[in-house]
Amino acid sequence: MVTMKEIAKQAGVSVSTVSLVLNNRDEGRVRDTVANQVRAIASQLGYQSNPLASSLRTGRTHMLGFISEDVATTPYAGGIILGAQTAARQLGYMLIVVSTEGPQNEAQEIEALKRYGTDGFLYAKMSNRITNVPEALKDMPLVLVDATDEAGIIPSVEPDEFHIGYDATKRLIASGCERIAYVGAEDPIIAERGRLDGYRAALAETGRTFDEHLVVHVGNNEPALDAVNTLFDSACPDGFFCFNDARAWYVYECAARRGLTIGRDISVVGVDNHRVFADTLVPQLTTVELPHFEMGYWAATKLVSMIEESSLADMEWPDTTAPLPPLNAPVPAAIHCALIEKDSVRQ
Amino acid sequence: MVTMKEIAKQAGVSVSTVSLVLNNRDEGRVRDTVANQVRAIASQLGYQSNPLASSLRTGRTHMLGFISEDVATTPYAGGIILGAQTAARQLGYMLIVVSTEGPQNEAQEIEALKRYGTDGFLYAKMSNRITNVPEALKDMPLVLVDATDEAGIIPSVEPDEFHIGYDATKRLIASGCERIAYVGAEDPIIAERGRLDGYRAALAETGRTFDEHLVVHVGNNEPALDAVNTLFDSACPDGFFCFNDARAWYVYECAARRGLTIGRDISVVGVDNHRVFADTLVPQLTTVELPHFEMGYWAATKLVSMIEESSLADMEWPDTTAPLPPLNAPVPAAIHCALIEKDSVRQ
DNA sequence: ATGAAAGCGCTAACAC
DNA sequence: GTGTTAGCGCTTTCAT
Repeated sequence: MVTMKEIAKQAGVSVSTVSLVLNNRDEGRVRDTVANQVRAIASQLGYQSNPLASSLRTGRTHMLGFISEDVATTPYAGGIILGAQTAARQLGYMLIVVSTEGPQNEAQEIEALKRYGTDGFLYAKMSNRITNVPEALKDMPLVLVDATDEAGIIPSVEPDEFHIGYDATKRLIASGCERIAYVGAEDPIIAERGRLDGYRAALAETGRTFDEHLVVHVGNNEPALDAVNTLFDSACPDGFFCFNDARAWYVYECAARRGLTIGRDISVVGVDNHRVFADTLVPQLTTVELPHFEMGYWAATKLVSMIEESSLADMEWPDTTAPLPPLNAPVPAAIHCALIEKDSVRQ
Repeated sequence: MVTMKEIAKQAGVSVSTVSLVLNNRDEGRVRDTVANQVRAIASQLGYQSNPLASSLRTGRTHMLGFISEDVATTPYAGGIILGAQTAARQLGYMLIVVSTEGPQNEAQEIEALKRYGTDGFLYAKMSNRITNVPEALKDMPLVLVDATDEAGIIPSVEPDEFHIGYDATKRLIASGCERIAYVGAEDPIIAERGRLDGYRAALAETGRTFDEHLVVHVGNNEPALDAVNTLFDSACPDGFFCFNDARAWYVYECAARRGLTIGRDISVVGVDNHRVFADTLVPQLTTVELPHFEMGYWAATKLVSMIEESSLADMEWPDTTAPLPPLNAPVPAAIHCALIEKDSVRQ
């Protein structure tokens, strides 16, 4: 492994000079000819800085911790992680993902990450739950991903549920549906509220009146199927906006029983859950994908900006209303939802 | 952050002594009374070693790299990662997971991990594919997970496909099935061969003759459904061993069309893919789960043993034939497959 | 049995 | 402008 010492020797200068040059702190401190020579030798030798060694002096490891208990269970975690990792890499950071099981294990893992000197933390809780943030994280740079803290004080990146509902409903309207149902979730989770509002807004905007008979809130269980069955019979919808693919599944099942074909007799839009449905089994099912990659990407970007205390002004922050532009990874065409960034009073 | 220096000061000894004691290298070198006092002060002060600082001297960071391109796309990745992380933590290591996209990105990520001084690598490729191991990994301690290298030289941990097929088929036999079909995969992937062999072995063992009309190899697509349809009509199976849940799905669909109920008229065992089927939608579907957690766990254990060059003799290596005992995480009851560890000539 | 000293690779004051 | 010096926290000879 090639060190600054070697470069210094070859260039006939001191290590300090090499350090200055390689950290781009040489403006007006090191002669250009010397600086260039150092750079030349460095690249020729294939010099790679040793981040661990510098961390000893600077107190910055350029490592970010990513904490979540859903990594092992949720397929989405991958998208968020990939986004966060992409941003981290671009900014010169290393992302360390840790999946936890229960509070005491979580504390232990955070402890371990702190020992390794991570500069800050991403704390993710899939599907935007209100979250008790672990004490051990509160004194560190911290950004929540797909989660909200009780007090609403910590910076977070969340999907814009309103736009998801709005967009999905508008699509159904655009495809000619007259009686659009909303098959929502049972629990009063954050997403539910926003999506319903978006659904109503889209209806209102196109001069339709909200009809509560077209709305059901179901769990992920047996009674759900009955409820959707009843919905079919009592309200005769021709379009369905479903909270997720699992809910969309019930619609599919009920339609099949009635000999209705999705995409011809009725239209269905679901928000992604287990994408396998839409991908392989029910290709007629349209999904609105949650911007997992983007959430991770922006959360990591925000975190680094906090760590480096650079002003947020020069961050290209995502437009909260417009569809996101593709970042560096390919973004599925179906993404039509935006991010909101609930900025906070810094503690 | 409390350092050895502080402990040394409080104990009235030198840092070297503290280092000796805290690394358990004090046998016959440090007086017991002193050693005990040092330990007492250390724990009282809540001393935590700084792994980065020691790495500077020892060249060991106690960090393991986990490389895979499937993290973002496959739900299984989580299980493997969790297993690897659990083992790493127990052995005093930190797991750094990196998901890659394409070979050049992969090389870049490996490069980054090396700069951070990872002691060794886990290289995962879900569903046991034959793999070209990146050059950059070949000079490092390396264990493959759910993958095999072309030359069969690198240590790997893979599911025992034979036992999966054998076990699944035996279950169908035990539940009274007479005509057991195998709905396999189309591609000649490693798993396919082993599972088919297991299927045949189970049949042979119970005095049944192998009937090739009961076997189909299908993709994950439209024609698959037709093939399974034909299988139903031509061979009249009463039991199905399916390569994965997606294949099991076709069976479910065909059964539904014929008014057959799974669990009563026919029996189905699938190997897990998208577990959602068995969990929520088709509860009658029995799944054999792949030992993702265990694979990650043992792979990390093996890797550490290589890094520390401890003899493999004193490792509790898993029995390759018996069902795995539960490790530290809860293991689903459905696990009935074993791990094989293809040990290799060290380069 | 213990401590002094050197050094891992790098950064940061401070001389000159 | 550049080199010298000191030191981050820890390990490791090598004296004593």
